[in-house]
Amino acid sequence: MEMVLQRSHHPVPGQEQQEAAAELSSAELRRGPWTVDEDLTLINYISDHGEGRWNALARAAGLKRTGKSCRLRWLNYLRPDVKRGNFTAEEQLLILDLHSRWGNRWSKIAQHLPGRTDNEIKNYWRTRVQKHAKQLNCDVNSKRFKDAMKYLWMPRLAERIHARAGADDDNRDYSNNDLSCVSGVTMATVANCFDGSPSMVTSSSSDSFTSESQDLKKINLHVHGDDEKMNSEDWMQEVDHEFWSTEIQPNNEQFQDQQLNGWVQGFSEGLSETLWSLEDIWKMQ
DNA sequence: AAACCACGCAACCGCACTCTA
DNA sequence: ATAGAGTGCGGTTGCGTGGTT
Repeated sequence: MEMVLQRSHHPVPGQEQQEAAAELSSAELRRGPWTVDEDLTLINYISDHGEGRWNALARAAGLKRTGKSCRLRWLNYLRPDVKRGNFTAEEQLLILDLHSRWGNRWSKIAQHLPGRTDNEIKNYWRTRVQKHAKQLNCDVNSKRFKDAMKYLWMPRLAERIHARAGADDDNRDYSNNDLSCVSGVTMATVANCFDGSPSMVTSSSSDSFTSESQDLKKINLHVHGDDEKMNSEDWMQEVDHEFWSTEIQPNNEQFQDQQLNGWVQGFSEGLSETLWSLEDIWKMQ
């Protein structure tokens, strides 16, 4: 089916488009939640004719929807490779990391999370991350909040990922999972938070936006397959080594803010040995 | 049991950019 | 060169659902 879906057809010739457009006034257009029938109609049509030319597609398929609506429904929900369910620790870490680089460039971030849509990531950010910033009484774009992410959540997520990776070491298979590979790079990135480099400690968080870092280049090389010489496993081992050869020792001097410092210390005392998730951290509030 | 509330997510909107005739 | 159609993206809205009172 996927092969079929990649085709880009022009379902309706120009004249028919105009006629169809005339037939369907805006008053007849449906809005709101999609029905099962509509979903099936869209899926069947795309499997037969391919996607693209969404306005024409909507009319040709007999859907009383705008092309935009069809496109959105397909990309965000009906596509066979859309991944459902909660974000894994790897994905959460990756989102935090990439957002720190690119800001609200959701589609760009989504490109590095296979099966996840920009909409889903955007929702995750708004509902989870921004909510937490609110609870901390600080802006999600503030240095304070970014520091909390950088020095606290991301390392904890990385720890959690690594602990799990260690637990099922025998079952690791990086060759078939882009996300695992990408998250390995993110681990390396997180490790940089603790390497004592002045730039990470003192610079404003926007500094991290200014240039593509080394590990990001690796993401691109790997994901886009430009580096034919390095296979997935070698590459993963390399970035894993980068990360775990760096000792994780959060430097509390990095937290100039007394309130945040106290908050960090508070839950550090409360949770020493458990595996962490963002949810765990939030519950500590 | 019912009313209320908060939350998460699907869907929509508006704008900007690209493509095509 | 240009206008209109198509597409992509980020922001926003509103509905369904589960929890609380």
